[in-house]
Amino acid sequence: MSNIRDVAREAGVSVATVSRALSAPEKVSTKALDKVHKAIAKVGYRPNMLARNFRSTRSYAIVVLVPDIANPFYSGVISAIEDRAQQKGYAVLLGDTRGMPERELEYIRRVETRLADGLIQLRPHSSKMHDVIPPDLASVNACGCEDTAGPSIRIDNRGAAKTMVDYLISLGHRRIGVISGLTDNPHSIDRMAGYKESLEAAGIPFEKELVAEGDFTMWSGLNCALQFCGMKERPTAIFCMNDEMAIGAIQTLKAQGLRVPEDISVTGFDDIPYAKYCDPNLTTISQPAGDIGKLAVDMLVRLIGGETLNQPECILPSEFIVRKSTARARSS
Amino acid sequence: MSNIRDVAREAGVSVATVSRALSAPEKVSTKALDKVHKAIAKVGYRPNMLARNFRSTRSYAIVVLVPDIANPFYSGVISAIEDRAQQKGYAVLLGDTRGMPERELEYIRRVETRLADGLIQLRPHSSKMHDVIPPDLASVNACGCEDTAGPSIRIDNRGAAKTMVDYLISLGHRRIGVISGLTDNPHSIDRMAGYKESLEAAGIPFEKELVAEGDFTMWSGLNCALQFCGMKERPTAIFCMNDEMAIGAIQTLKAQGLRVPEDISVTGFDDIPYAKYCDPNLTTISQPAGDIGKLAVDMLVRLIGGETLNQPECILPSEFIVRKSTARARSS
DNA sequence: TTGTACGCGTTATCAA
DNA sequence: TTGATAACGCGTACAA
Repeated sequence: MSNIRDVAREAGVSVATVSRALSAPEKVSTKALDKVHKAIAKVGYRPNMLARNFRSTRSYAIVVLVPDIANPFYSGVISAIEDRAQQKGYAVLLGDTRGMPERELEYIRRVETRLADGLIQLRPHSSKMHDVIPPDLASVNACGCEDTAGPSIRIDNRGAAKTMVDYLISLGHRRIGVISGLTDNPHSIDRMAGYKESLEAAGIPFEKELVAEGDFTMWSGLNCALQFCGMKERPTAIFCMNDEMAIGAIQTLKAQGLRVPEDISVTGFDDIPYAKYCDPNLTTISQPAGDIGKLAVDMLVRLIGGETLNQPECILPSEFIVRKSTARARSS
Repeated sequence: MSNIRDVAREAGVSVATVSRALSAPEKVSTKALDKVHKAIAKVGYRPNMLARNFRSTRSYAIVVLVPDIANPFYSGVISAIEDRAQQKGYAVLLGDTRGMPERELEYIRRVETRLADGLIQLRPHSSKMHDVIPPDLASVNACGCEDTAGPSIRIDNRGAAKTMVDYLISLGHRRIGVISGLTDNPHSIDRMAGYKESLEAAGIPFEKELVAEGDFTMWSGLNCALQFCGMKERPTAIFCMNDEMAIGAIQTLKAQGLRVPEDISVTGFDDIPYAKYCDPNLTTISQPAGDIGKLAVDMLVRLIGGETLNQPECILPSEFIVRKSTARARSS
């Protein structure tokens, strides 16, 4: 492989001139520029970015830590991150942690050892977990919760959940089941708070047996719904903490001979692409995945550049979308 | 940031000893090893991988080129790639091309400039397109077709499609519509060949008007199905070239008041997670996403190591899965 | 077993 | 505008 010296020799100039021709062409005479370009073409030179990065002590890469890339909401955010990062000259290192803390650590180590300049987390992160990340490490949480420490982007999960449950109550539902994510998951906590607030505002007592704990997978939605089907006094609506669990739940309900939404309403959260196409279309909360990803990159790049963020916690608007999976409670 | 020299000074040994202590501990006396470890802890040393990679002229990163990471089939493969790559000490650079050739080129350049050691393509690639990739570049196509040049992994798309259409014919269907991907897409070509083979074997003439061209998105499935609904003589079954288009098509059919599968059968391809949970569950072809990803990494790593593959074209088995979206043709 | 010294490809500094 | 040369942090002959 040819290096910058080969080009310099071929062009009859110094290596410094070649280097300048590439990174600051305006500082080189037209004649020299021309010679350099010809020489580059002739010897088939490609700058060694490894050396360039080494020299500049920057890798121009960012790690994206994601619990599960197969989750369509996350992959939507990642897509936006990749797009923006590419624009800004950064590569995206994919860190699919599968929820394993040791893998997370491996990736954090990658930025400590300079293989990446910063880190975007796509996992809700409460302040307690934050200790793992060294304070001087450039890092942004793109799926924050109310308790997230450090720079973060999030929606108002509590408010959105309240809006959703308020809506169900306005449809006449009083007995509203919840399919939650893991109960110690910060998103679950925020959304549960919204659920409780809504009930309280309507004067409906909170009942523990109406809460089923899932883990944000379709499979868990399937099982949790089964739990409700077995109850003597079934809920007339189910508030699911994400779309995948809602889709799984609907599957179970149908299998049990229940009609959605005529017999029971179901709501989701995230507005993944399937929410619009499943049967019935899901009433859900739309998260601005594209904006989240874009903003995360912008914030991180500033952090990498040594800036301090004037607005370290960004709360983006979410959208309440009514589709076909919800209906008036049957007057019983 | 402390470097290897700081550690050496602190430990009272030479930099060479520190270097050895990290990469070849067996060549260092226990005493020296101990001193080095203490010094590392004391000064908070982290080896600079940028420098290490530069020295070794390896980036220990691979680029994964994917047309659309939000497609669940692709994200499944990527997940497996990431897992295997991590095991083998490689990082995954995400290259979401969104079908734009210039972005693809940017990523190919990344490996030419040493920022990555090799390339995995998740796009069907016919031999014509192969020219773009320099022949000396380590590259594996993980979504190959019959026409793919160079190392590749694929399933027998033609055979799988034939199996599926054979099945529909065995159910009594004679008028079978196709929702294809873009017609110049190599996967579309292979799967269409299987469709035609099956018809021919059954003595059913091929009819051009039974083919609708989509682009592998749900949205296109939606529209293509509409096309069939408007026909005077509707097909009794639709063979979709992926699950997403099948899900979109089913949505349209239901909206038109048709029952699936009682009035019309629909089949998919890929077996994405939703195929099992949509209504009705999809009869489809399961691609071994995990094995594909794993094998792709293994092959690429060998290629990077300078080996020549004894088996450059791997054809993995696919699985035919019957669910609820297909039924006997109504005796008309 | 340990240490010295050089080279990897690039950019930045400085002098011409 | 150009060129010579010193870094950058690490690995590794080679010598001790």
